[in-house]
Amino acid sequence: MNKTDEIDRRVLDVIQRDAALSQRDIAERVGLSQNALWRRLKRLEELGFIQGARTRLDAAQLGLDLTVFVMIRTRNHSVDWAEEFRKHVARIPEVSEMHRIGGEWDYMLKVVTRGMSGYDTVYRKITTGFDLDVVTGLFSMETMLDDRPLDVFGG
Amino acid sequence: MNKTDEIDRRVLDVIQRDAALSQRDIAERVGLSQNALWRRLKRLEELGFIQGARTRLDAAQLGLDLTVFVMIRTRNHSVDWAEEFRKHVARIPEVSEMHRIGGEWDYMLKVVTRGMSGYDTVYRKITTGFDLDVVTGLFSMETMLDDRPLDVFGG
DNA sequence: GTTGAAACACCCTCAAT
DNA sequence: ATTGAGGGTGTTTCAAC
Repeated sequence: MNKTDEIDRRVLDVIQRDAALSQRDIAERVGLSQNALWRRLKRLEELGFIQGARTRLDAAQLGLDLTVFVMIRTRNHSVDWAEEFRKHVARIPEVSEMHRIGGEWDYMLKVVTRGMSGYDTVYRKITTGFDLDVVTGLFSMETMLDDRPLDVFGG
Repeated sequence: MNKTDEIDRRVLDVIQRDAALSQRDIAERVGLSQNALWRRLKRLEELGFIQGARTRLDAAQLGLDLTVFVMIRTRNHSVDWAEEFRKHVARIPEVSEMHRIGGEWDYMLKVVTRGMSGYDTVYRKITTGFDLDVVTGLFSMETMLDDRPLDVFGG
C-alpha cells in the first residue's frame, strides 16, 4: 500500500465497519487526538481511499429473499458489444454485481430479488434484446457470509 | 413489504445511497419535516430495516486488485460439517461472501485479495483441514458493476 | 402530520505548545 | 504530533398546533 501506515489502516478498518462513529470515538480507538484524526481522514479522502458511506438495509425484511448468481456465455465478444451489454444490465436494479470472467463463462451477475417470480422477471430483462448463448442460474440456498469488510490488513 | 409505505421506501433508498446526508437534506428529498423524518428513521431502525452504516473503501487503492469466485464441491453434506466449514471460512478475511448453493456445486465464495499470490494463500487457507472434492476459481477479469444499492422499490 | 425552540453533541478551524 | 477553545451545524427532545 502506498503512502499509508499502520494507523491509517486501522482508521480505514474502523470506519468501514461503522460509519456512524464520531471522530472522537474513532480517534480514541486508533490512539489519536480528534484533531489529528480529522487531518488523517481528510488526507485519506483526498487520496481516494474513502468513497463515501452507505446505510445497510435488511434485504430479507424488504422482501428481497432470493439471491441468484447468473452465469452467461455469449456469442459476441467485441468490446463495443460488452459495453452495450453492461449498460443494458446496469438498468436492472435487481443486479447488484456484474463481472466479466475468464474460463468457461463470459459474465457472472449477482441478482437479489423477490422470490422465483422476481427472478423470472429479471431473467427476462437480462436476456431481452441480446444474443446470449447460455444463461444459467446458481441459486443461493443459504447466505452464510454476506458483504464482509475488505481485508485492509494482511498482504 | 410490511408496515412500510412509499415514503419509507424513499427514505431507505436515499440513506442506502448516502449515509452522510443530514436529516435536514433527507427530509427535504422525501418531502417531510426534519422532525417527522427523525421519527420515521427511529421507527425503521426499531423494525430492523436499518442495519447500520459502512464507509466504502477503494479496494484497488488498498492493493485488493483480484476478485475470484470460488466454487466448491464437498464430500460431506451434513449440517454439522457445514457449520464447521462456515466457521473455518469466516476466519479468512479475504472472503467477502459465502453461499450454499444448489445444483452442480455446494458452496460459492467471493474472494477479494492481492493478486494471484494472495489468492494462492487464500486457496490454501480454504482447503486446509477440510475434505473438499473439487475447488475451482472463476477469475473476474473486469468488475463491470459492483456493490449496487438494493432494489428497494419494485416488486 | 407541522413549526419553533432549547439542550446537547459533533465538526471544523485556529492558536499555542 | 498534542490540548484547548470558539463558532457553526446537526441531532434529539419538547411544547404547541
